[in-house]
Amino acid sequence: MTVVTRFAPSPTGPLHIGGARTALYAWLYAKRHGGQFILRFEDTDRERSAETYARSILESMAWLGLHHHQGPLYQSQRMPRYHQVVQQLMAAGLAYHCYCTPQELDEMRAAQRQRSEKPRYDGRCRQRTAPRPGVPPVVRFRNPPDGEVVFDDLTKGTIVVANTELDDLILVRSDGQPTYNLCVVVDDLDMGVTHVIRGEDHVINTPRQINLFAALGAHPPRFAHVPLIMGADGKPLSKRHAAVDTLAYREQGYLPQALLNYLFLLGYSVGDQERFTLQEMADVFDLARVHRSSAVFDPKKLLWLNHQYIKESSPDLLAPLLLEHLAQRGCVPSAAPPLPAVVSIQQERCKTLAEMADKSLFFYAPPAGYAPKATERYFLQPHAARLLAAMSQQLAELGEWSQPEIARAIHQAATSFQLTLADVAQPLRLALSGDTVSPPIDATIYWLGRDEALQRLNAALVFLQSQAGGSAARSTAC
RNA sequence: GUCCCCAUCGUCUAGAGGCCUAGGACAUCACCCUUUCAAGGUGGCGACACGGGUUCGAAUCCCGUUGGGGACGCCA
Repeated sequence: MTVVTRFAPSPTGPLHIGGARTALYAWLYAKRHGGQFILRFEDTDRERSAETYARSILESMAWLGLHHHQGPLYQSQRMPRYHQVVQQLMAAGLAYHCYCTPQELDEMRAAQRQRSEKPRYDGRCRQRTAPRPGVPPVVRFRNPPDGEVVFDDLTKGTIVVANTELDDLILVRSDGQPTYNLCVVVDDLDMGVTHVIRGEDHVINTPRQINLFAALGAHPPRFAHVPLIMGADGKPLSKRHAAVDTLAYREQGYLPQALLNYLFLLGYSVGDQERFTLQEMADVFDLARVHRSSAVFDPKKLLWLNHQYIKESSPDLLAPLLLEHLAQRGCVPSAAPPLPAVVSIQQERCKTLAEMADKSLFFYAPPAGYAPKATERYFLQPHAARLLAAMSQQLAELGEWSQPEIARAIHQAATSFQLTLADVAQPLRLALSGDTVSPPIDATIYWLGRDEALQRLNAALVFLQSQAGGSAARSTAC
């Protein structure tokens, strides 16, 4: 039997990070067993579904690299089939018209709650034969009145639910639109889905769907329900805790491999192994080993993982991604240094590509100003101007423009000025980048290039001169 | 409230009755390295929710309590 799994989001929002994990697990299971992975949009709620969300979900899946073999399928395009099934159920007496109004149902539930009962449809229209004038009916499924539904959830184990706990679910709305519970069953059946892997919020739907499969004379697929993802406070993950839109992670400079790796670990483990490629995940994936309890989303560990991937990725691979993030910041590198070179000296110190872009902007644009505190500490020193001037001259006269030669010049300056290396490097950083944080100063100078480095040093010297006059002027003014 | 599910460091987890003085990772703290920031290295802090059983022996099996989550829609 060929394994067929599916991911079936409703396009009522972007791809939630929890949905992404469910999709990953479904994808892995198919991959593991050489099966098929279907992407299907459950867009039966015409009010809330939107094409833009479907596109966003598609983009998320593509970014993650979770490619589907079939689809994307849209339930909204399968209406005739659903109505055909409803006809069949009606004819067999397995479904019936219900004329209760929403208001009546509300009252019924309120009364049930008052009696400490579980609110559910009491089946009052089950025996009705005559229509109720002026009230468009819904179609309800005639759920078995007694007995119990038992199913082996592939991750949660055996689950038993009494039929008395299940009410007659609505198959078709009063406006003629079929509902989720009908469509999933028909689709999973028609599409030959063998393994339904979905969020835990669907466990209670499962026995009802199993009854529906039975009514249709079909064997249900196997089910596996994966726990939900929580925020730091133990509440379901929401925008309050972290970004929940998958694409937001791309914008923030995360690598899909890192996100996938993190999501995989959030509910699955293989001994002490922390790092997995998609292939490695697929090789070990087993639904029975998916954890049964929900996990808390920890942005810090995701960040750490992302950093690991950034550190180990090839600069050539990261360069185009860095380019995008630079472009978003209005920076379009035209001259040196080459992007891969920037990546190679930044990847060790940047946890995201966004951070890398922020910290690399100075390579392509001279500082617009100098950090005030750093200025005070490193520029407003008696020797600052002499030091910068000396460095400027040394660099200008350097025979070979290489990192070791530049380093040598810096060491010489430290010796002749009787300064520590840090006291030479910091003013240089400030002059070149506008602040005191950069990759190693020799590498920074080297990749900036001789002309650019000299220009910036000279600009800093001009600034120092203006400060000398300016601060005196200010002190008299105050 | 009713039904279903779950329970090891702050977080993700290892753990299938003796290998557990409970292991790893993130975070955190200290130190080392150091040209800033990082990275790296070394070490520290830190958990079996509680109560009963079963057993020679329980983090591991059973029951209960507590706590958490899910569901209870003409949403999916």
